[in-house]
Amino acid sequence: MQDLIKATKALSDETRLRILNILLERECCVCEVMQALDISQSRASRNLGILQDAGFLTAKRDGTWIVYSVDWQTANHYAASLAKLFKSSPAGDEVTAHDRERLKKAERVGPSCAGRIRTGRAQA
Amino acid sequence: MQDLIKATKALSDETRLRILNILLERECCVCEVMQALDISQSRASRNLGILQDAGFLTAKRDGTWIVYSVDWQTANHYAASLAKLFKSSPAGDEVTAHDRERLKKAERVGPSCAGRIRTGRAQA
DNA sequence: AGAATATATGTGGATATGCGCATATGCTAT
DNA sequence: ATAGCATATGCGCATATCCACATATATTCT
Repeated sequence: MQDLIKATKALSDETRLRILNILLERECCVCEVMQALDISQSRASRNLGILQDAGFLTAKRDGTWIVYSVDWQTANHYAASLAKLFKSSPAGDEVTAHDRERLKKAERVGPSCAGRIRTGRAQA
Repeated sequence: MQDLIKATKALSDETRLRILNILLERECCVCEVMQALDISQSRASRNLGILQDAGFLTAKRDGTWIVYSVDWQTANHYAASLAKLFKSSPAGDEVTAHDRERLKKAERVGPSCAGRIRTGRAQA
């Protein structure tokens, strides 16, 4: 039961659903997630960590980058089922569509390549 | 997306998973849920309401009782999918098994038929 | 109408969650 | 070793969640 609680709790958040949405398109490093969703670095990192802990994602290192992708071989079979469900009936949402659009332009350039990332209190 | 958030949030709680677990066995009124899970009246009622609001349950009145059951025709198709998923791969849990045992002895007698319901600060 | 029963809900308190900010860690290249 | 970039994490704050308790609402029966 705890596996299911962990998986559903991880998915019951808009930020994390948006992340899963773009990772179903393709694997991403943290800075690409930041760009696609237009969110801060700590927010991206933390929510990626939560999704990983719940069994949705795996992370691999590629140089300085950490690349996250959907883990279809996860130990938490509930997570795989939920990811599958979401993939098969995606949110026809405006937000997620916008995220996917920005994802196309996202590059593996890192968070300090600022100007394009809007932080909490606007950009300096 | 909001439907999915609502559905997963509703399921990401042990009490509500336990409720769904017994309602997958058979429909129940509030007092039967109290008995099966050994929880307080307000706790049972509130969590039933949350599950209903998320689209998992329907309620029908039967005299003084309100009878809840799993809504397979729900407008929130995510809820139906999740309920189906849970039904097809139930938690082999000790807690849920115990709940199902108590459910067999649960009767439509109401919360005031006390002594068997352990309230928060023990029974008077 | 009034009493009794079943369920819903307002309220307050303890705990959990999500975020930004600042900083720490880890890798790479010089 | 040092610098620079990418990511992770400690911390504090605002808000959300969950519960018990008390009370309100709705139905039935007399």
